[in-house]
Amino acid sequence: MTPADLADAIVAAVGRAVADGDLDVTVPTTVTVERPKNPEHGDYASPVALQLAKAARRPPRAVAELLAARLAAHAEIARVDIAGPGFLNITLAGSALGEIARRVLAAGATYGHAAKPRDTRINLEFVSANPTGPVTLASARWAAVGDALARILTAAGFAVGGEYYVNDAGVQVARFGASVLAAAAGREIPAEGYHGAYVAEIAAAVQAARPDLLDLPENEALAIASSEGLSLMLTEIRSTLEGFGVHFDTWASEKALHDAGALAAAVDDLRAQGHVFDADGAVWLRTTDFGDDKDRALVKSDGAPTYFCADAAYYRDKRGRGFDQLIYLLGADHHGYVARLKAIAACFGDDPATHLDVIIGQLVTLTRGGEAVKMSKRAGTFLTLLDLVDAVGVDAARYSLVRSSLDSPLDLDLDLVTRQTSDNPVFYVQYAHARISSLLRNAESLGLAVAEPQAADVALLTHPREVDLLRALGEFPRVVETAATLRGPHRVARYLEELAGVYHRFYDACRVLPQGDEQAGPLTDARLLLVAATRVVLANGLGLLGVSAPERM
RNA sequence: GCCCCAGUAGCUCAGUGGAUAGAGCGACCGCCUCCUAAGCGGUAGGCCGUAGGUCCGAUUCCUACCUGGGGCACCA
Repeated sequence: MTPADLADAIVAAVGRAVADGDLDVTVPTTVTVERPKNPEHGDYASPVALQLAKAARRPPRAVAELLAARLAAHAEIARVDIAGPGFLNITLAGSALGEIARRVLAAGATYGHAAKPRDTRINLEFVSANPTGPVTLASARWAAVGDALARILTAAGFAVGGEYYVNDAGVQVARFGASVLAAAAGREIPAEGYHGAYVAEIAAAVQAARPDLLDLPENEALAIASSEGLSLMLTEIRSTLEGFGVHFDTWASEKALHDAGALAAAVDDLRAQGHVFDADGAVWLRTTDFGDDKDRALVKSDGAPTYFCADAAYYRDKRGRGFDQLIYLLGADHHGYVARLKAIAACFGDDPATHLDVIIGQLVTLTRGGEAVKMSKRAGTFLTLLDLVDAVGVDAARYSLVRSSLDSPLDLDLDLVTRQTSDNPVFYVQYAHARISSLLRNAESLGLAVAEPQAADVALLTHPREVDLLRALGEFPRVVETAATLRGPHRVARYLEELAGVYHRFYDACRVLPQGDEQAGPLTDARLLLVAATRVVLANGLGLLGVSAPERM
């Protein structure tokens, strides 16, 4: 019985108490079930009686007694104690906990995933860095987190479309094109242009494709330098991200929105909704109606649409493609966008609370030997995602980027990162997986296969370390669910560290395979089942983070 | 000035109102004749920024303040 099953049983007990006329409350749809730290508090604990006491107008302990009597009748519950102010401390029947291992193996790669799909289609936009340079370390966090979140939301049953918005229109692109052309011609890069060494490489590649580049009229050459350079840059960005294991279902082009007339259509739409006004020769959206601190211009007085206008058109485009909820994963430097995006949603007649979710992640700060390192894409002073991967590999890079809360700034010490390998917690988790794999290989060579799930007697798993491990395995589905709901992929990473620790302690205390002239027995089978189940959960969890689960280390 | 985020062990950080607040790293002391020691056990280390408030119960929610990071365009 998993914690989720137990929660259902408690809800049912409340329902029966109400039906019997012993309790006068509305039956909750969900109740809190915790894994107590203190083993004396049973396998699971619930404060449900404390929470219901007020509504029931009964002392918490009296409510607890009503529920305890009904819960104790459950076949899979051995004992229910009432403790402290009214906690229910629940001890499961001998085999009920062990059944978790059986269930994990039966579910395999789908253990931890939602039982049934949800009907919400989610669009998740992340990275969306300007395609005027390589993927920097500043964007790397969003790549790792966004991709993990997409996997977690998918596991939680949502239909998810991962999306990269390519800003291939506007001033920065023109500056980039001018820089590429200048580099090709051997001229000095304009001051406001891009000064990284990669610009020369792009320029050489553009010239290789268009040997006539420098003979063309300036305007034509500039257009080619822009479009060809951008296309080459984008190819590099895509391959970098693919190599990092990060997948996007859609690469959306801002230029395509312009070309399709989507911006004008969006303005018309907004005007029809009654939120557009004209002032000072410009066209404005009255975003202050929906909580923004100032109204935003859609079209400038010179007739050119603003970037904000493209944002509105893009929002409308995504919704038009059938997505029910749009998630934007943005860095804290874009926090000012939140109010505006909400206003865009509201101005289109949507409810920002349901159709929009803007996640703000704190920035990655880089230090070297304790001193801050500043990066600028334009000045060409930056480190790339590739630099990081070259230094530590994909697994360690992804893991260190995804294991901290988005609300916390992430500090990468470059001296540490390039040296650091074995003190990354990812190895602690991967090692547990490799250790299990090795153990199972040994079992196989001894002729001991993991017993058919039905065959092993899981009731034999009573050692405290075995019980700890079973309880940890039972947590996984709730961890996935919580990580999805709160948009917190780091929760999966932290859970895996916990699970790996519990496994290592089990391994230390409980011998699995027979040694010397011992014979394999029922306990061997049960422990092999438990170990195999642990490997499944470790692999599933690492998979959600896009980190490999090695068979050997 | 206004808005967002953070402040928890020496350091880096977990902890969506529950019982005695945790992990990794660092420090110190132990454990491989045996399934991978990238592991395990133990010791030391805390006014959960400060002050109020709500609650049976607050590290968690609310208010104010202090400190640090980020943001406030007819830029992109």
